[in-house]
Amino acid sequence: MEIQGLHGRLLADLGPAIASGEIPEGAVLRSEELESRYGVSRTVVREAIRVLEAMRLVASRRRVGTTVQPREAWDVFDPLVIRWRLEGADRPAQLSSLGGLRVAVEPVAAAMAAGLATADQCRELSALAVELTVTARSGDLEVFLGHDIAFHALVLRASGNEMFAHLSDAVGAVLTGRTEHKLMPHHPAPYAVALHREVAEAICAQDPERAEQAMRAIVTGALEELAPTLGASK
Amino acid sequence: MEIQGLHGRLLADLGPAIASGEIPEGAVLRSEELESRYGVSRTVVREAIRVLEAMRLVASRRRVGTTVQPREAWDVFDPLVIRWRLEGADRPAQLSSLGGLRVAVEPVAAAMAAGLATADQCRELSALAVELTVTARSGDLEVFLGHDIAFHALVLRASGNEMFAHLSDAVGAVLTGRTEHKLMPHHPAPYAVALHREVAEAICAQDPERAEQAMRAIVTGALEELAPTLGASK
DNA sequence: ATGACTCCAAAGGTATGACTTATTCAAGGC
DNA sequence: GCCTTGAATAAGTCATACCTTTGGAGTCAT
Repeated sequence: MEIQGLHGRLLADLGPAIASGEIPEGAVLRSEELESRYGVSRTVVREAIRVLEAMRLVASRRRVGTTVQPREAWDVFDPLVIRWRLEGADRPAQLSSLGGLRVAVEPVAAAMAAGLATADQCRELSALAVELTVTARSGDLEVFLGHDIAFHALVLRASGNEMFAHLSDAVGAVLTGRTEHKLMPHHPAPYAVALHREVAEAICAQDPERAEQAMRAIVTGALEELAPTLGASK
Repeated sequence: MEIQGLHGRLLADLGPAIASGEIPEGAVLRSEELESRYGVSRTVVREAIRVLEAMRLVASRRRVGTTVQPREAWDVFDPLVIRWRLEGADRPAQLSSLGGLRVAVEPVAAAMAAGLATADQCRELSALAVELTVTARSGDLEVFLGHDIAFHALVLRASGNEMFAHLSDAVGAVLTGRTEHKLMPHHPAPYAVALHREVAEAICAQDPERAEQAMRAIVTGALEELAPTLGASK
């Protein structure tokens, strides 16, 4: 997944630094400085900057340098930007935004999936629901997390909307973050697991209403769980 | 908005060609070929390719060249990718995806805005609703479109979710596309305009439920209007 | 024929020096 | 005080040389 080459290394260093606010808005990066700082050639520096520019993290102007753009300009849907922000000081804000996005997208995705899921997807979904139930009881959070991510990714994919499908990585990141940071209970709440079963059943039964309601309960629940750890939910 | 410099010109040429499928999946671009074809230097070609690579439109490997990636790999949320796809043969699929995204996001955004909109935003929203009503009657589609875009952008911004706010460009593109291509009636449907007023009122009255319902009616209506023009909605 | 090994050429990756162009800022002229 | 002009600066572009990886042709032994 990581980008290769020297420009990739630059990117992996500058990107998080900017996304976390370590390099603040308005700061100016000069090519020559970066060359000497990282001991690489202009070629490499320029390519890294082009990528950051495509993400709208920076903008370069002649005679001025490459300036870090304000947050509002950032391409907040870029997978790398999301990851970098999750790794840094912006983590709470990013989790909150993603939580809101989940609340919006996942219920609709579940409803659409109820009309479109193939028999195979349906089987897979049911199997994952069973696995969730089992691993929730056994308390193996690692494995539980894996199945949880797979479950949500499958629903998003089964929705038939390519843009929804592309959110699965971001959703995965949120779920991972919850298990890592937040004090997830040793045994996931039984009612949440039941809701996952409900979603799977409703989709397989081609019942959009029920699928949407159950999924909405899951994601709003997750968002509320998250709120306290984010400080001012305001 | 357009990217400057020679690498920008390359990008503006290659991007749409790939996004539209004119350059098909699996096609190989060799740097040297591009250099001579566009009469530019290695530097320029490489920088353009780095950007396309960041969008996951292409991937380059040594000894092999830069190969166009399958659609599923593309970063479908990248604003440029969205625009390029809208300009080309992928237009119907892109409009459909964006329509689905609107159905998911905008109602939730409206509900959130009902709790967060400032007095100023509320005034602006009401004013836009009035403008929509007036211009709908007068039949000035150009002006109507502008206000429509501003209205939806404002709701998204007022939701307080930065990711929602960043979707306003995409939503604007969908609305513009409808006015351009589809045979929009000379006078926008009065009921749709009424729904916009309803959304504005509900948000100003801090009534999330009503705002969400009204907005949902707007976006599902728009999606259904769109369906026939997309051929097989399947 | 089949498999494994070697080696070469092709294509991207990196480094570097020279030159071009736009833009800021300040000095100088009105 | 305001406008013009010019010089300094940093990004943008080009050409070239060289490095590194790797696919595939060719070879050889089984």
